[in-house]
Amino acid sequence: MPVVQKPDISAHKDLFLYRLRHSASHIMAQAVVELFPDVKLGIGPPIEDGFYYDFDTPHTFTPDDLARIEEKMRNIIAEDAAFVREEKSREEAVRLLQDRNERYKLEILSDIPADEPVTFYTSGRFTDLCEGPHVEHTGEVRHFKLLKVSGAYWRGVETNPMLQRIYGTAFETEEELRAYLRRVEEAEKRDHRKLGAELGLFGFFEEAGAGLAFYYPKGATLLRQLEEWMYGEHLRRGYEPLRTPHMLKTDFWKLSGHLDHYRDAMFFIKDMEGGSADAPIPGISYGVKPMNCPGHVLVYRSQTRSYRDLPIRYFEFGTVYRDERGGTMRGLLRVRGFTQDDAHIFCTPEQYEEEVSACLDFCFHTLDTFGFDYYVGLKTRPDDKLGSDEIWDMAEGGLEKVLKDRGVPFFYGHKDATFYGPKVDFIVRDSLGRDWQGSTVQLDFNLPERFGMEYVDAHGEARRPVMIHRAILGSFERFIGLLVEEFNGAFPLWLAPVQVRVLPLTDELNDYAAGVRGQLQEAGFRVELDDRSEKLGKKIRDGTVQKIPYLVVIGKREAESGKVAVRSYFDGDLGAMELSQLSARMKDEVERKLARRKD
RNA sequence: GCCCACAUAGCUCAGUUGGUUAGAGCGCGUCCUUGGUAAGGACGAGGUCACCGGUUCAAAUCCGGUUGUGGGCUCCA
Repeated sequence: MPVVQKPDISAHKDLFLYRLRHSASHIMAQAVVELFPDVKLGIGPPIEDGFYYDFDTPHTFTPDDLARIEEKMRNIIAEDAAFVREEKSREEAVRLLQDRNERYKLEILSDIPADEPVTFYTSGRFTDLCEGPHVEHTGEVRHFKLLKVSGAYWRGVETNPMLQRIYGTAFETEEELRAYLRRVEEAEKRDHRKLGAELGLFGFFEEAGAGLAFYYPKGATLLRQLEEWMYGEHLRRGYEPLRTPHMLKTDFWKLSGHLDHYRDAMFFIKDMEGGSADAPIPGISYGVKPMNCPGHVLVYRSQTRSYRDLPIRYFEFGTVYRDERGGTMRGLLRVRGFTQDDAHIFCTPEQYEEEVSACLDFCFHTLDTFGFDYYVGLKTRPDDKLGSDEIWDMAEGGLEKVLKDRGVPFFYGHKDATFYGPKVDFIVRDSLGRDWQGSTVQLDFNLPERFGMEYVDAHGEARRPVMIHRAILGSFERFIGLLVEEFNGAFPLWLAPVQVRVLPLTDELNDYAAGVRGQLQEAGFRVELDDRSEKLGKKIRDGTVQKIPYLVVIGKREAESGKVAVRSYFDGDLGAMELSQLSARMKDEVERKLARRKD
């Protein structure tokens, strides 16, 4: 199972590249200070692919400024000043920073633990409060580039002032820098938003609303394949299907805790009596579901449950709507309406470890089917939470134990859980290196309490079940987005919207080719016929650009011999073969869920 | 939600300092062509320059707002 370690940049402090980028950030800050003397400095760390520095200034940085700053940086680098580390007393440090009116740096200073030294680094005319380490001289920073400027809250806190962040990157050699920039360019080509449009998979409409995806026929076909596969995977594992409504009374969302803890992300529907989205009237207004769990709880509670019934595993491809804040949406990876492959498992306290473990297996199996790399995180209680710390201790401990028992490498995401329980998340990276949560397994002792759920144990006593929330793909939308990028639009045959396209060489062969298409359809494949009066080269090109797995050429030779000339997206020209041979090859590929990548 | 940028034909983009009938390639339609593994040719139809308001004799172009998009921040499947 390709679980990979989450990269931890601060673990590489002594690596030359880390120091190089840290130093580049420093040099950039010096350049900015010299060009814009009134800036106040925030923080400027190295990051995975480069570095940034945050500045507070009334001036708004433009792309032209970036060029000027780069120029200035080159001058500083040419001076080849040494980076000099200097420890200072706190009093001295405060005085120095106060003199320069560096309010953000003062804040950082006051947060440095008393037993740690306060260090400054000076290179030439520029001195900065900094932990280091740096390279020896500014002259070592040769191959760098400033990339973009954006806003960033001071310390990442929304209520703090917004600073301007300049991003850049630096490498040891010019070749590495160029290779990196090329890599980014390549990655942009596999952006699912771009490929989604080019391959006719999905789209968004300004008139419909942000974050509301429309699947076009090819996208809907792909979606359908995923759904059918996942449906079967659930049945096989002892899950039972459910179908629950898209909206429930606001009162019920109050009971579930969503009204108090999740309200900002919910859409409310105006009722007949004049309530509104802003002022839902308890008892008579409705909330569109942002989660499926409360609905599943109702089904659980619809009859008396015995310990003999447990575990009960309900699943639903449930479409939910969340009022994500404007500016957070990103193609299919972050939308307002999405369908989760959601399930809720109700079990006894004795059963949940095994159930969680089975869920993890389900996740591994699913992600491994596509060959994704992913890392696993344990997310713990947030500040705004439901229930007591004792309950959270139990739930967090439970998940941690399963992960450790199984030897799954994982990291901790502190305060990152949802309001009702801790969770194990599976994180997949998109083509541009951004992390997205896919699978999630959440252990919940709170909602069973809140909803007064029970089962009857062997002694006839009423007991509280444990609830596990889990999604394997996460959501179909996000998963498809990641899938597009992972495969660069060239999907495994079993998922490909069009599996094979028939290309008659001339118009005279259109009827015969239509017959071939019919036979392939009969054999259960998704087929298209390209009967335009275009030359073969053109049809091959169009089919290849559309990343169709198999192209079947029908010329006079084929029509006479009853064979087909096959061209594979991955293997090129395969020559002539019987239709039955092609059919067998494709069937095998579908059954094995073969997942190839071109590069 | 916040900072910055952007919005011209179905798609990718031109459109000089505000000044006649807003252009190109791809795609689409008609016709010609019937060509053996990555783009055959001709003609043609497509645009209230995202939307609303303002400045001006005159706005795709300047200003304000709205919606949407992109890059980040924050937040989250």
